[in-house]
Amino acid sequence: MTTTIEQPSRDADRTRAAILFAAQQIFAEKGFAEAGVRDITALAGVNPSLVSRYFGGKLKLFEAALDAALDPRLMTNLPKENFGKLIVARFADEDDRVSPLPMMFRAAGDSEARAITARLLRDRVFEPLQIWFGGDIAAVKAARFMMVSLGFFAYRDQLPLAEFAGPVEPSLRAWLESEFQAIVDD
Amino acid sequence: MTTTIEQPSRDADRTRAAILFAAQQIFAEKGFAEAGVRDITALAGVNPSLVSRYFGGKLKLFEAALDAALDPRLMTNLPKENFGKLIVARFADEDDRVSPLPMMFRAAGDSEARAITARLLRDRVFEPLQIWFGGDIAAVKAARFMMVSLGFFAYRDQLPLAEFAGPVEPSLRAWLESEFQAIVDD
DNA sequence: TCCTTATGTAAACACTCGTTTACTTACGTC
DNA sequence: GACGTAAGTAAACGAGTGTTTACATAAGGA
Repeated sequence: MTTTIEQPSRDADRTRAAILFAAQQIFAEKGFAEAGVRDITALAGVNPSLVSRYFGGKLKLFEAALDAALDPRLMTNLPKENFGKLIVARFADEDDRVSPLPMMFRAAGDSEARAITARLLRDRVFEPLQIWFGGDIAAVKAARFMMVSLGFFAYRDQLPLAEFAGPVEPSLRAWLESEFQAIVDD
Repeated sequence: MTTTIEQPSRDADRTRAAILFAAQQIFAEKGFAEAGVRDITALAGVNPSLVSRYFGGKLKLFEAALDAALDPRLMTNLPKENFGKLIVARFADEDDRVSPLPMMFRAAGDSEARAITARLLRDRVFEPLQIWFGGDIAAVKAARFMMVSLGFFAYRDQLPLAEFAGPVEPSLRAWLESEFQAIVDD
């Protein structure tokens, strides 16, 4: 006989996780303002009121979703001798993962969500990067990294030019790689 | 006797201009979504219904306000031998003018406003820059310019770090200048 | 088996916002 | 000076939103 693990039809932890997962998808796709609580809970298959009960409201849900999507190790676990090539590959090629960048850019319209974004970006990305870079100009290095990264994603996300859709143009990609490599080499 | 120019208390052109000016201020300050029609018309001192009558709605008003704020000559009228220093000075130091960048970033949350932003950015900035750069890699140069510019403004606007508030840190500024200069020199 | 509690749902609430409609008023013209 | 039209206003409309409240029900121990 096949033993199936009996799952209770009501599980708060699982419901909470389903809402958080759906929130990452919808927030990244529609942005904070246009993403409705009803959209998120419909994707999760639960009732809209559970957002308030489990997360304390839409804004807190956004904070939890963005926090879960941010992982500084995606950058700081790369070898510094090949940092440029590898970080560009990670930024430009991986589409399977929910990127936190669209979520961030499209939350810029809401002042409260923008404040949360700024805080998480500083604590979860900027500070770890600064420590990882090290040295007396670590802060400037981290700033340069943020500028190039934000510029790349803003360009891709907000300026959908036909000639730059799809894969990144080779010489542009080479320039980006050298930019990132120069940050760790300086 | 002092001759005062008699102004009629009702002037459609003046009212239209007042709404457009107020819209630039409010949109840049609050973003598209959080900027209410009532906020804009209150600043202009007119009735909210005039937005629909004179501009055809809030979205069309945003398009007109952004279009009026975009001026490619602010970049293409600079001498190429000192382009880096001068463009950074223009970006970092001028606070008196209504910058279109906050307007653009804080409209990213609304899908329709984002589409308008993308189109205007391409037609009014990217294309003129590409022509101005010239040569066979003009498109890549224009793309690099957009990335560095967007990165700088996104960093300043969305990541209000205490250590980088106020004037740009000198070595960071020098790096930005060399980045822009390299685009025209390559 | 009963009963308490956690889990989930449905519906209404309260509020905001862009827009439209009906009305008022000042200006230019005959 | 009366009148028609353009300019402006006030108020309500209608749709959408996050959240709360009241109620239903499955789970698990006594």
